[in-house]
This record gives sequence, structure tokens and C-alpha cells, in this order.
Amino acid sequence: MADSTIIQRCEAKGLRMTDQRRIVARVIGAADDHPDVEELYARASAVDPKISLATVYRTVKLFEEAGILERLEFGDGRARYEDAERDHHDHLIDVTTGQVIEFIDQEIEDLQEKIAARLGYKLIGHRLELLAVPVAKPSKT
Amino acid sequence: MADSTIIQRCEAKGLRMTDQRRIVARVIGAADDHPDVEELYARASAVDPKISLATVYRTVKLFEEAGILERLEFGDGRARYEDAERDHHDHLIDVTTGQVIEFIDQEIEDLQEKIAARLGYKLIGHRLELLAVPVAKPSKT
DNA sequence: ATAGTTGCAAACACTTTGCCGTTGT
DNA sequence: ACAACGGCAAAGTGTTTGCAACTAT
Repeated sequence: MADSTIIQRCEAKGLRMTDQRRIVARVIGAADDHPDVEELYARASAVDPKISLATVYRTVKLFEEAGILERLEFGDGRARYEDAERDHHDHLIDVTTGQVIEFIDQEIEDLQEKIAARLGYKLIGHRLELLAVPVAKPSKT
Repeated sequence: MADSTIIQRCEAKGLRMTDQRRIVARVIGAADDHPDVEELYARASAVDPKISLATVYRTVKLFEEAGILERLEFGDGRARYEDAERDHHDHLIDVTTGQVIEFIDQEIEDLQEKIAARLGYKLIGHRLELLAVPVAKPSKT
């Protein structure tokens, strides 16, 4: 189940697929940013104006528990979701703009496993966010 | 201001020091775990039974904004605080028990800077939590 | 047919805030 | 003295839930 859509993976897991769930699935699948629930609701509402916020919350939670979505928290108190099936990556947050940049670095992945092992643990996941400022423009200094 | 107490750093920054703030400062300084605000409130209440939860919230926020404390979020919806002056470290969370283990690894710190630089950014901070399970006991596999 | 789902509004958990009497400097 | 602070309870967020009507299988 490598390159399947969110909807296909839902079906594969036997989740009952309603119109609302399909809409939420599509909205997330189409997103290339990291929308919070309110934003998913706004995008879903554009497709079906009578979908409710509660349904969006229930749906993302369901999908998350099914391992289809991954919940992210960037420290602003709102949960964000992304397709769990996408290639693993971490996030760099531009603190000047709030922009989120995805990246992968195998070296850092390996290092994390090594650190966990050193502490007597087996790594099952991690959260890594780099907070940074652009290095380009500003005047001197 | 390397090895100073939280209270000393508050004074150095010119914060008005009340009894309540001193209590919160001491409670955090004495903690070797990662208490959430409710827990800080419980510990502070043991010293001064009439301190209010609102004051604890106001105080940790004030201290955080002064750069004296660091706010942590382990994904359970509650903010946790620790002394920002302690040596930098990251956290490994034992998902079977919720226990939090602190660690430092210079290699991973350097790598993060390198990654940020590669993306055109200057690293100003990061959040890293490893989620892991103990590797010892279990039977065969 | 029927167990699961939805929308709505009410309930929640955590955190912030307005008001007013109190306190640090 | 007086701006800043603390306690209280009320208000705010983001998220969850009870319920009656609806829908996928």
C-alpha cells in the first residue's frame, strides 16, 4: 500500500466511507501545507457547505487512530494533520514568517536510533522541528 | 549569569519579585521532572495554600517571555516548563510509561545547524523528542 | 435492518483576562 | 505613593461528546 490515496487506505482498513470522510480525505491529500482543523473545515466547507466542524474533528481523529494521518503540533496550540503515508520528513519552521519547510536527512534519522539504543530503547518515532531565521537578506551584522 | 538561580535571574532582569513568584521560581528550580502547570500549582500550594492557579499561569508565562523558562509540549495538550538556563538537552519519551529521559548529543546538535544552513537558515532553536520503547525485558519476539 | 455516522449545541480541558483589593520598590 | 501584582470568577481557545435524525453496508 505504498502509493495509494487516503481514501483507498481507508477502504483497505474497512472504514465506513461517507461523503464527509471522502471530502476530508481529499482535502488533506490535496494539501501541500500543514492546515489546522479549522482550515481543513474551511476547505471542506467549500466542497460541502453543510459539513460540520465536529465531523472534521471526528474524521481526522479516526484517520489518525487508523494510522492514515499523522498529527503534528507546532506549538501554537492547534493540531495539524498530514498524510502519514508520505515519505517521512521533519520540519523547519521559519520563525519570521511561520512558513514550514519539510526536509529529510538520513544522517539525523540514523543518529536518533543510535541515541535511543544507547539509552536502552528502541526508537518508534520522533518529533523534530528546527526553528530558524532566513540567513539571506538582512543588512550587515 | 551561568550558574544562577531562577530568582537571581529574575532580579537581574528587573522583574518585580513577589512571594508568589519566588515560590513558583523555587518549585521549578527544585523540579527534576517536567511538571505541567497544574502540577506546579499543586507544589506551590503546598508552600502557600492561597496562591492561585491564575498566578502560576501568569508567572510561568512571564518567566518564559523573559527567557528564564522554556515551555515544552509533549503532545498531551498541557504546557510544561523547565529552567531555560540548564544545559541544553533533548527528551526521549518512554511511550510505555510516559517517563521522560533527558539526553544530549553534540553530534545531533551540529547536524541540525548544518541542515538549517543547507536550507538557507540560521538555527535559533529546535524541538526534538524521541518516542521509544524499552529494549530490555520482553520475551523472545 | 441496523450499527455506525452526522449536525447541532452543550460540555470539556487548558489557559487567559477583567476587576478590585493588595504589595513591592 | 503608585504602578504593578494576586485572587477570584468569568471568558476564551481548541477539542470532544450526547442526542436524535440519517446513511452505508
